[in-house]
Amino acid sequence: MNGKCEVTLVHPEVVQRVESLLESREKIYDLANCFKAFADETRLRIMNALLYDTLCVCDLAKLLDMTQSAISHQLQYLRQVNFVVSQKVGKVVYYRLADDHIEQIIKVGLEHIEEGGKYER
Amino acid sequence: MNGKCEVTLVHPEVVQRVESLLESREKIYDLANCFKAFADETRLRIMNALLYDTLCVCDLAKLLDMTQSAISHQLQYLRQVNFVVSQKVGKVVYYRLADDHIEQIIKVGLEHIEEGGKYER
DNA sequence: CTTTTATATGAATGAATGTTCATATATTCA
DNA sequence: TGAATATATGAACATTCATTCATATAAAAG
Repeated sequence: MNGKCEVTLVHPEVVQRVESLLESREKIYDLANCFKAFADETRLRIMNALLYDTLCVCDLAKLLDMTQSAISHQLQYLRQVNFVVSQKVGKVVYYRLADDHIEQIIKVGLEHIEEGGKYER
Repeated sequence: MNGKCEVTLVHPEVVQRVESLLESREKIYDLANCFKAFADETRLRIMNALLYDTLCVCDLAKLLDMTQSAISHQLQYLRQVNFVVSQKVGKVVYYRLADDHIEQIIKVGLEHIEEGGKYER
């Protein structure tokens, strides 16, 4: 038993019922994109910082001890998934979190790992 | 202004205050690992299915129309981050979600994209 | 005990992705 | 206008990662 769809042992009733409940592929795709924003240390650190204040690119670079370029690239990424919004004041661009789903998701994630949900092996 | 730490415009008070509030690097690392589990379509589809029932590897392969091998690899991944637990019954291995943080996180993610938080540009 | 079946797993491969480097843009200040 | 500064961005490079393929393990059935 190996190749795609050459599956022999299935529980047809269960499979059929679950199938009708699944989210659409498109929504799953969008969801994966959404979670990719959280799946990187640098982006998480940026969001973590923005939980507490609005910050400019330089502030973030200083805070994370990383180059302006690296921070800026990640901020563009976070802007594309609508996790941050920016406001330009003169030369300086200030970033803040776009909504509080970010805080919620980070909080639940922390709960999970604090209850032993860490990577193992 | 370019290289690491050659930052000139910073808001020192703000940076210092935020710095004291940040999660530890270790926790951020664990958190990123945790979210990586959600950052892939296949794993999301698996978790989506397991929201509704306990399923064996064959069920999942059928449901997602993917090879047994691909599903199995991802299930091992999900087991390492403690997102699923398995139970062997004869030759068959049944998988279910380990806790309800997974459901919570998926729910908040869906809320985000349904409120316009999709990828843009 | 041999065959079949369900699952696991190591290695290889191709695709996706984060950082760096160089440079572009835009705004302030002299 | 010209120099300095804050940020953005494209290309290159290195790394990470998901799937495939081949094969191993383990349980059931004949």
